[in-house]
Amino acid sequence: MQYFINVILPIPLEKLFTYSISETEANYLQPGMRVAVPFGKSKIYTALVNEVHTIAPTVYEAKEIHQILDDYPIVNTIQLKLWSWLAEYYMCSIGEVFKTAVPGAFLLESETLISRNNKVSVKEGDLLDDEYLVYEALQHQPILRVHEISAILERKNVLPVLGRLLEKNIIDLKEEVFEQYRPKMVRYVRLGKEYQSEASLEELLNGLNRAPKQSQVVLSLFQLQASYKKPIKVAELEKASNSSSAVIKTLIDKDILEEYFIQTDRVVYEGDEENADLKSLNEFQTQAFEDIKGSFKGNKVTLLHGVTSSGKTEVYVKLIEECISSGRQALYLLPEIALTTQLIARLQNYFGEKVAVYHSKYSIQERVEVWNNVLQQQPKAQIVIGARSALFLPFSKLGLIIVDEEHEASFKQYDPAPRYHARDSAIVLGNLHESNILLGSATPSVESYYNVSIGKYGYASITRRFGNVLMPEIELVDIKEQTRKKRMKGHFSERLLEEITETLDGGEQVIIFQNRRGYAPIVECTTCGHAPECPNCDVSLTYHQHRKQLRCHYCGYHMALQQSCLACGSSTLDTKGFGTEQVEKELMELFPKSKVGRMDLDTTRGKHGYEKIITAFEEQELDILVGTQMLTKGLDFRNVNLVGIMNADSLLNFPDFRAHERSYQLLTQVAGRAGRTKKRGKVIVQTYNPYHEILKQVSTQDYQGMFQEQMNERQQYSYPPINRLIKLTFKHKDYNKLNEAAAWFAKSLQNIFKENILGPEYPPVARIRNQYLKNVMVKIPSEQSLAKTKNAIKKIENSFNAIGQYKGVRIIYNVDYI
DNA sequence: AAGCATCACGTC
DNA sequence: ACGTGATGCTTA
Repeated sequence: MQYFINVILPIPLEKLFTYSISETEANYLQPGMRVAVPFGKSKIYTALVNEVHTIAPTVYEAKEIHQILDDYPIVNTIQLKLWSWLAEYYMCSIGEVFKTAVPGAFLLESETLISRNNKVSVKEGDLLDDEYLVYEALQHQPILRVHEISAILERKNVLPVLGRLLEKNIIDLKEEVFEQYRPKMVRYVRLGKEYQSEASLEELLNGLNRAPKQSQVVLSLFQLQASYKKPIKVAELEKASNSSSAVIKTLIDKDILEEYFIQTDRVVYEGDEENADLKSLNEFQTQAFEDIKGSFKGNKVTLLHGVTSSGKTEVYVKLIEECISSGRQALYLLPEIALTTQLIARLQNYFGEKVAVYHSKYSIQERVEVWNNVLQQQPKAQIVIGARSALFLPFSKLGLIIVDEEHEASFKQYDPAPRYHARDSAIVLGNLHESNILLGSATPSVESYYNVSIGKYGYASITRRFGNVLMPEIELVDIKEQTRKKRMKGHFSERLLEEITETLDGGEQVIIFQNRRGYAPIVECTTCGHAPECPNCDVSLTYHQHRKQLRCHYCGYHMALQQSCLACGSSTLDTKGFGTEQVEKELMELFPKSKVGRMDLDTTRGKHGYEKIITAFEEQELDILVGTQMLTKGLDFRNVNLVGIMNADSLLNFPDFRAHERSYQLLTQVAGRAGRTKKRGKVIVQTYNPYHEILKQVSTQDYQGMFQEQMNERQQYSYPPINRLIKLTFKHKDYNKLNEAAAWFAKSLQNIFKENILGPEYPPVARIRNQYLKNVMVKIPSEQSLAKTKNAIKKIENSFNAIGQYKGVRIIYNVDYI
């Protein structure tokens, strides 16, 4: 009997690949285990076993696997089901899902190793200079890697040299895979065996009387051991004895100390031993809690609609508590930027070390540890709090999934595939586990609220802020009028400045929101009108003052700011529009005595980027914080009493059918940062159009009104949530080829779907990184089958790929485009 | 996706 | 004739 496995490879190919295995391997291998397999001419990839079987492929000879990488499945069957659903629904390959789903460290890649072939004697004179260098290096080191050879030869492409050496039989090549995950080993020390008794210790100390540092170390170690009965880390000893690692090393070399290693978790909870008791719920929270539980009884996904600062987290905590006490796991999903230390610390206070955290700022090593803890159902991973990728952890018995800030667009992955929505995928995952699902938001997405309105989702709400603090008072300021009367100072209206002054005088803090980073999005010559543009993308370059640079926000291209116009040489350059940098600068000039901070992509890079700024603001080292939409997500500042929105119009005028919904959500969320604890907060919204319906709805907190109006509009133009939407993006560096290809595809779609095809149209930025872009929208009416529609699209794609002149045009599918 | 073969084009 | 970059094809 011959045995085979079908495996998933982490590449964008539709099919599974078949490899042959021995009978022993067949008895050992299970779906969900990793194997290393040869793929292509030389590479070895990490593949995931999908099925073990005995059906030999007919049209090719299956290769043998290279090696088995796991002792047990690292992916369970529920996950594999979720992956298939994701691949099918979001129109991508299962390999792409595999690649996104597992921590990077699980995907090993092979590396070419170069060694000396000793069977042939070498005449050194026959070798070229670079060949000789490699030959000589191999005399000192028996095995070299390709990048080491690159370093020796001081160039990148070393393959020709290696090819020649291989031909002359001087070297051998071998492919090897390496496990990327290394358990973290911590170094500990203890006294050497001979010195365990007190007498010998005394003798030892006498012997060291001419080495005061060393005897200090020995004494300290002795004290540490006496006081704490636990293994002593080298680092601890170094600190306690106030000595250097060199001194400790000498003692280890002399066998006076003995070093040893213990494997430790990278992710540890360092909190207070006793957990804080959960604050008891107020009457509104209790009502919501009961409503949610009632709704769960009917197995319904439930939406918790609670105004900002209403204490939704406490309700979540109660639900999580019930879930884990019934022995099941709980998953708490949040948008990346809302995963702050504030919130994690709060949960750890309640649940201690039962909480595991999982998001993109974790290193790949840390992610492997969380993965393994969840897989082995460790007590320290009963509750997982994470960003959208936490959805892919190997849960075996989820009882509750919470998707907080459910309306957030960042739950949808934009690039690369799978372009999945974490909220919707979480619902599918929850159904696979038969788990409860709770969506939470102060400003629910129109989609979710619609699902409530048709009875598909259950509903619970909290309409009061915690502690009965009033909702902030929202004031709209007409800056058109103010500009006309020349009453503006920079970009600030008199009203906003008055309020800032008053708030600062009262010892309270201010948040200023401007949804654009940099200093100014356009630098323009006032003489000829020329504005520098990105050479790779169709956008003007944004001026960043602190680095005196012009930068492209799409491809990262940057150049120094020119003193004079590049087109006409005139030195009359001016800026148009404004970003956070400019707001910050103006504030510094207007309020010289106050400390101003800025929070945007430019100031929050790095692992602890936003941590620092948030902490500084929290501890009131800053009086005013200027920022982009990063400010809106679940931050809880106690002392903020004023929120200023510099320009609401840039949000409202965005060319997208969701612009109004989004503006409502963003403005309401930013406003929610004001007055969270004691007195009523104030929000000033500057706009050119104070009569805009959305602004009225925001200021009167009329969610219902917003929802109704949006529903009417979307019904009229056949947009979601009533219809579905698939966006097709065509991409190519040749402008004409792209246009023809997109037009052909759109025509083929129109033949089937008629008026439900929009485009092709250029997106607002029609070229990015030298690739031209064009979009086609497919609207799918509620009664039309989604699966059939996708099949039709795939069919058209097949015909499309057969047309020679369209070769190389890439198609990107975005299902449920946001 | 990525290695590799193939082809067109340019240089010595 | 040979090196180089773009393009297309295959992967089990």
